[in-house]
Amino acid sequence: MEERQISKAVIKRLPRYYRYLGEMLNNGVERISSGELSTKMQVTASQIRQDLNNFGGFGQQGYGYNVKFLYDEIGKILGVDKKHPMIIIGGGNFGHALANYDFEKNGFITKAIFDVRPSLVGTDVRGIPVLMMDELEDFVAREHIEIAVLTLPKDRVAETADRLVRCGIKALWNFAHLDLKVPDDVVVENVHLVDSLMQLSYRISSYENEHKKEEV
Amino acid sequence: MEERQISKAVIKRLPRYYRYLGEMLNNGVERISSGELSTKMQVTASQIRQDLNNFGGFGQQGYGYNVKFLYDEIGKILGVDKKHPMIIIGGGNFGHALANYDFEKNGFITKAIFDVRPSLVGTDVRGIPVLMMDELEDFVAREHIEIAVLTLPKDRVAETADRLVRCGIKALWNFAHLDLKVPDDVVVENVHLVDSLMQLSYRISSYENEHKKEEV
DNA sequence: TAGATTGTTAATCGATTAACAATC
DNA sequence: TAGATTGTTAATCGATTAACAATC
Repeated sequence: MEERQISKAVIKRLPRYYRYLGEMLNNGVERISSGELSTKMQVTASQIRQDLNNFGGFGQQGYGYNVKFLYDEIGKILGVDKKHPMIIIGGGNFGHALANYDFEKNGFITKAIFDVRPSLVGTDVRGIPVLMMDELEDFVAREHIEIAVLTLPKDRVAETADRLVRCGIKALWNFAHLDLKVPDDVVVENVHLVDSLMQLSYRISSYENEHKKEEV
Repeated sequence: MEERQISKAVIKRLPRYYRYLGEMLNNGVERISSGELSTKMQVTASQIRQDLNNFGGFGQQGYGYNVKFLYDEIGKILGVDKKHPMIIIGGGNFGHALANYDFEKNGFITKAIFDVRPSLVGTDVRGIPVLMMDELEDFVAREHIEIAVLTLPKDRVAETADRLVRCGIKALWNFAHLDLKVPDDVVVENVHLVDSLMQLSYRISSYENEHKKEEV
């Protein structure tokens, strides 16, 4: 049971490795050394080897890593080799945009969009039906939904999250600007756009401050 | 010039402090101690005090922190006390959704949406005009645009980023799944949704693996 | 075999937490 | 003044980088 806990920092880097390897694969690259990869990705070769060795020895001394093999292995680690049935809660602009996004190729399949507005009954996005919230419980159970994407108004998020948890949902991808409280066995991943924008703005100001003195 | 470099980890936490303080302010809370805040936010009081002291002594021994004062100070640090003129490049679903988002209250003012599709000429989102890409250079200069939001197809992002850099843009908020190469004086903040979703999926699998053995 | 490059241990660096003197 | 709580230094913990023996 006690596989040593992988640090968050490592997990965060995996999708980026996966992306770079995918591109190499497309370009017909067969093998890569940690050294070359480190140059491409602007990280240290040491870090790449350490990160990968958390999960097993994927390389070979004197050769490096086979791109296809490593790509697939990281895919398995990330779980993108499996299908993840998903629903979007909130049929507004953002929910719409996400429904149009091509997450399928990584295994994330959007099965429905849920909303409360009766005007949306019978509509669909790319064939993904918009359903009313009173169908939620049945649908989640029937379609074995794993992930719910929360793109609804802030004041309705908390109750909706609770409701989803009661349905047995495994994971919440939360776009609302608010920290959710859920049981330990439910995974929450936040996308706080405002936070991201604020970090951007901090970095603009801090860059300006650093360079103010130089232009006398 | 050499104000000691603030670590990325600290910057990442600031917007969250800002949000919690904003809520307290709305609820009429006047003062808060690092201890109380630590309970609310689920971080250590030590960390809060360390984080804040990177920027100055905002508190008072025996009293704690004045909520309004601290809120304003963090706002200044993040630069949300200033106006940041912004444009969105890409009038698709995502660009649309972002144009509808209420970033104004934090100082981020969307001035225009740019696209290449002639069918969008003359349209607008909440009064924000959709303009054609050939007007880009003039508009950025005239309106002193600081931030460009990149929500366009992957294959056109790199050239567009270059073009924006040549216009003298200060910051790119990049939603494309791709690492941008820009000069040192241009700030890039990435929102890689696919990466976020993959981390979510990793955590689902890893939770399942950890608990597999228990259900014999 | 010789050269290359991994896997892994050890050293360094940085971030978080604990402790406490300063002070309101 | 006594109590509370900060600001700040010191201790701990974890993550990154360097080094190198193992091995393909």
